[in-house]
Amino acid sequence: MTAREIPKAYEPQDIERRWAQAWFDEKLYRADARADGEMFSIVLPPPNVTGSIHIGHMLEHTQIDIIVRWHRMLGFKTLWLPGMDHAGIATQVVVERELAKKGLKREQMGREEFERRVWQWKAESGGRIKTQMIRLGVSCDWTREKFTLDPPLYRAVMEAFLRLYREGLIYRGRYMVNWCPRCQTALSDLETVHEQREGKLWFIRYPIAGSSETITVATTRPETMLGDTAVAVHPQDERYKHLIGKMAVLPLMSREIPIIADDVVDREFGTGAAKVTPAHDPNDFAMGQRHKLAEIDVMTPDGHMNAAAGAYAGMGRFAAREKIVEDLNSHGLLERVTNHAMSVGICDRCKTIIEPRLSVQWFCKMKPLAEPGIQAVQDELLSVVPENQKKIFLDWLTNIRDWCISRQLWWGHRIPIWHCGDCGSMTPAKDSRVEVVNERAQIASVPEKCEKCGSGKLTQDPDVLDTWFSSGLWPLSTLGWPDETEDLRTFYPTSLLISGYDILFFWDARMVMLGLHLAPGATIEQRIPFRELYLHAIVRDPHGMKMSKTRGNVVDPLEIIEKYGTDALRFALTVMAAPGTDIALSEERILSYRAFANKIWNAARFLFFNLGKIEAAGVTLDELAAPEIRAKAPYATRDALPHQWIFSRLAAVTAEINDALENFRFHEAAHVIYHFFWGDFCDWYIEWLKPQLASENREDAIATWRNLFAAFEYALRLLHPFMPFLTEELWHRLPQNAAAKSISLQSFPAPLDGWANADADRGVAALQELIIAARNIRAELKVDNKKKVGAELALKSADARRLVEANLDVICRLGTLSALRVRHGELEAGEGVVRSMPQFDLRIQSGGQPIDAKAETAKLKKERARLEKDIAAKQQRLADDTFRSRAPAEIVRGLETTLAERRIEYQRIVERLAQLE
RNA sequence: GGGCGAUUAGCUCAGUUGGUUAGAGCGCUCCCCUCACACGGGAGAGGUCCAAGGUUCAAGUCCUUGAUCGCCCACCA
Repeated sequence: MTAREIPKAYEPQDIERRWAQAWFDEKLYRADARADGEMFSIVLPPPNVTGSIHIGHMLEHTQIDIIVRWHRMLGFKTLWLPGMDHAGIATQVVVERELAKKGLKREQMGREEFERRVWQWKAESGGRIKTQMIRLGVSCDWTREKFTLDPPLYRAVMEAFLRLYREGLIYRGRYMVNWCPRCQTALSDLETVHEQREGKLWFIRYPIAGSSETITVATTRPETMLGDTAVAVHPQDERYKHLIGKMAVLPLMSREIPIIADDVVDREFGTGAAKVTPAHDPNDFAMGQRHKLAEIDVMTPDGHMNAAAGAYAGMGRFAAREKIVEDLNSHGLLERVTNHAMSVGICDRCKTIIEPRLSVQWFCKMKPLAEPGIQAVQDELLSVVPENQKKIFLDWLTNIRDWCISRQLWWGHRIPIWHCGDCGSMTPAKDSRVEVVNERAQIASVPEKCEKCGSGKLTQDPDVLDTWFSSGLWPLSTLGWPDETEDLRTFYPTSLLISGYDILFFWDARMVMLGLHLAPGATIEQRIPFRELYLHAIVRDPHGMKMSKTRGNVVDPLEIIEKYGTDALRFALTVMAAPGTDIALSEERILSYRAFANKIWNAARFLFFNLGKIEAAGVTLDELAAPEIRAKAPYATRDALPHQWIFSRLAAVTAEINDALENFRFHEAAHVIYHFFWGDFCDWYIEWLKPQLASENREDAIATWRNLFAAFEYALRLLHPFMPFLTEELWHRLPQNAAAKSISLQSFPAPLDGWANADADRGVAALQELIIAARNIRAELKVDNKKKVGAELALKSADARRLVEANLDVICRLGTLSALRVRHGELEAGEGVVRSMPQFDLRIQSGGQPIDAKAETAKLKKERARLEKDIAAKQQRLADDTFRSRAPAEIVRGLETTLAERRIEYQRIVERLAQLE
């Protein structure tokens, strides 16, 4: 009995904590590679170990969890593989900040000590994330949890690097890269974000050598002029043609630099003459290559001017800018300054303005890797949802550029290449084997001597790999690649990837390219890392702003969970997650789904409460919880209609949910189950059955109860992927499930043949319409809620008659009517308010309540006007021969019937109005 | 400079292939603490679907143009 004494309000906190822990402790979601059945596998986009999980993860995890629980219940051999990402630069930046608070710098403590600190951070952050995820109830297989720096994954990264290196797809070279002076590392193009900023354009006069003439160039970064090695003009530019080949004198440096002609110079921009700084601008670098210009780097890695900057050496780059402008001005070489909107490259991680910088880096050739990816997408071997993202994906793959994969960081996978101190050539590790030193993975096969000159003076390349290089291998590395493990054979390619569209290029595309290149298998189908890609929306704050720590608008999911419960938050996120549009999360929304959880809780409470009563009446729980309860419903009862109807609804709702989830239409699925539970099940089905639950007819009561329980249990399973905790808790309280392990291991419910019942659907719809009309009139007449009033009903068909006669009790009870006089055909004249419906005419007696004739008249007139307009429009439609000939017959017929009905309604309103006046 | 998305009720948003009276949640109005639930029940009000053209028998839905807002990509000094 205690199981049935349940609190009046649903308090999710303890229940959720308990189940979350139980699922974890029991390793409930461990996947068995050897199990039977079709496979469904998915990898978790590994959260960065930079801090903790935010609401965006929550959305992602909820969607994945819904899909995963659904598949598991559908009988798939299901694996959801979790893990975390070391997140190279992101984590390093966070830890550096932490250290800075204590006045510490990584340079002072050295590489080893710094790494130790980061590992410490990783332990805390990773632990926090795992705790959060467990609390969120994600049904992943924690026994397979992975981290990108785990030895086996480290090895996978080494293996991938070495293979690509040997194939010539990874190369090292001196190129212009995005350089963050704060992080002091190269960044990829993707890690450099561009911000539109109001800047200035400085027009600077460069004197022509041996002449009094000057040439004016325009620049947004005057400090780079110290490294100028040419001035460029367009070859066809008449203004400057005579200067081509002459020398200009670089102001402040007194260096002579050539005036060259190059097509890339835009005659329209500025003065049409450009200063050329090959060491500090990508365009200029390319130009420098073409014209064999010197490359003068005038800055240090941390963004200060270096010795090459002459008098400005040692100054910060922006201070130098100011000073240079000032000096130019005092020399009369500053022609003018204009405002200039421009896009500035920013370090994605620390928001410092990046500096294009010439440096030696490692790159990955992308064209050959992208091509199979393009083919996979074009041939639909990888399907992309939503569809419009496919084009974005293809465009990016098509216009791809080489990827700078080296980072001058300390946190990450060290590049397995050794440089010779004697001849300078490179020697790779012999193989990808990894050893563990101080609990940390590092490459094991250190080469002993230089491949080229045999020297023993080898030092390992100090750089680490871009963090996305290792994430790009995630589906492979987490399943054991390069070994052909059982997991890899069983679960690769994974079935699906769910990720945010904001990391489509960073991660999804890299996985596709690396997977297709490295995975075993002869065909694209065998090598593709996932067969389907669903890109979810981004969660924003209530004002539509992207959540970020710097904006201070991040929401901690655990806070919300403590307030409203995980299920409520999950459901809110699900309902709002229509594909394609971003989500603005507000607490009100979550509140209404907490109410939903509470509603279901109370429906259950009602069932349990009555269970006690029926037990007291001598019916045993065994009788109610008969094993066939799920298979045979609905049981025959005296009043069959509500049961036929609710099971028909269940059949429909199941199909709708399956269909919606099939197409990642999470919001639709959530809406369907919400309205079923609240509307159909609680408002109608339970209300309908209330008297029958205590029926004196024992057999009948038992059958009714069985149906109610079966429907409820079925609905709980339908709801489970969306609200796992609530459903788990209630499901266990059902007598027949007391000893079962988990609802999540049960089958996703499927309707039986014969449940769909159009007659029952139509019948209940008509009765609902009738009851609502009665309530409506009562409300209008302001009849006291408890007071029953008399009513008359005219039936328009034999069907209507049967329906009403069989359900008089329900109509009266739910419509709060004292008696219902039923007649066939027309309603007799009498006192009260009349409503017309397709099947019935209903009059509710005012029961002594004075009828507000004015209000009634106004309402009827409004209705009459609406009908007049509607009827006119329909008549016109039907009078149109082109409509009749071109529209499908069923549309025409439908319109005709509706028109006929409207006319009758209209007629009654006219009559009623005449009465009132 | 390209590309994409949004614009529907007071607010936040649904609306798959064009088809009869455009929906939800919250908010609002009225009546109810009726023995599952006030995180509740019942009834209601509220929309020229951004604008202008067009296609069609029929447009919130398709096409064109424009407006406003937002996002992504791109080496305009």
